[in-house]
Amino acid sequence: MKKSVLDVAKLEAAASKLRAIGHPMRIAIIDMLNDEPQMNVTRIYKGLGIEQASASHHLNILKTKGVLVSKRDGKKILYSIKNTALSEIIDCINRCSDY
Amino acid sequence: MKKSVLDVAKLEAAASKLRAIGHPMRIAIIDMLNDEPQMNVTRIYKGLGIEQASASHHLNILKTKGVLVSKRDGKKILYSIKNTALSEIIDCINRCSDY
DNA sequence: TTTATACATACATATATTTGAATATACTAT
DNA sequence: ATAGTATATTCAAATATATGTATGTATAAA
Repeated sequence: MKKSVLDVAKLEAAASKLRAIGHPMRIAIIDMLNDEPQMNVTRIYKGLGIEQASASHHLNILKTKGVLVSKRDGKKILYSIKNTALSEIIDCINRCSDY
Repeated sequence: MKKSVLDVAKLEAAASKLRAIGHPMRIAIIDMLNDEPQMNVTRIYKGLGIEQASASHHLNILKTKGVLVSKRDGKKILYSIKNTALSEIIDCINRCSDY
């Protein structure tokens, strides 16, 4: 079950997703969505105290890289975490970051 | 066991570590070290087909962010993964990246 | 102490990412 | 149709990251 062949495309995909998560604001977004599984953009950018455009940008990155999904609800767009494996990663990182 | 308070320092630390891993070459390095737990710089940069300075740079990032450790062995410097949790993360990412 | 080897560092350039301000689009209600 | 609200996009400036070339440092062997 071990792939020693270095598949460039896979490496890029994995790196890309890691970089997507690897930003304080984006981790904060994921964290918020861990507590409250669906949030709209306004709630998120006000909760984080950042510009709306900035939040939109980060949300787009997380969505593009497959971390979040979104669906429209009237005027609002609701974002949520695409899969739970992500939370596991965050937990794992948090456990590891005490070194 | 859930911390909903957003600790900026922790977020930065986690993000920083994720970004450290979030580079194809650096994932490749971790991958190599998964197969062979201790490698010197020459072996790594020749194995990856990159410049020595570039490998040294990536290794330094991984070391600084607490992902790898190094120890001298004569003329060589041996690098190894600092803890196994990282491999778990990589595995996890690999599992998740098929979306 | 000289020479060769292994690695690290410094620097410049190229490229990518982040941010805010302004603008555009989508939807709702009137 | 118009106005207001929610979100996305565009653009430019600031900052961060990556890469190659050159140079520096540490160790080993002669």
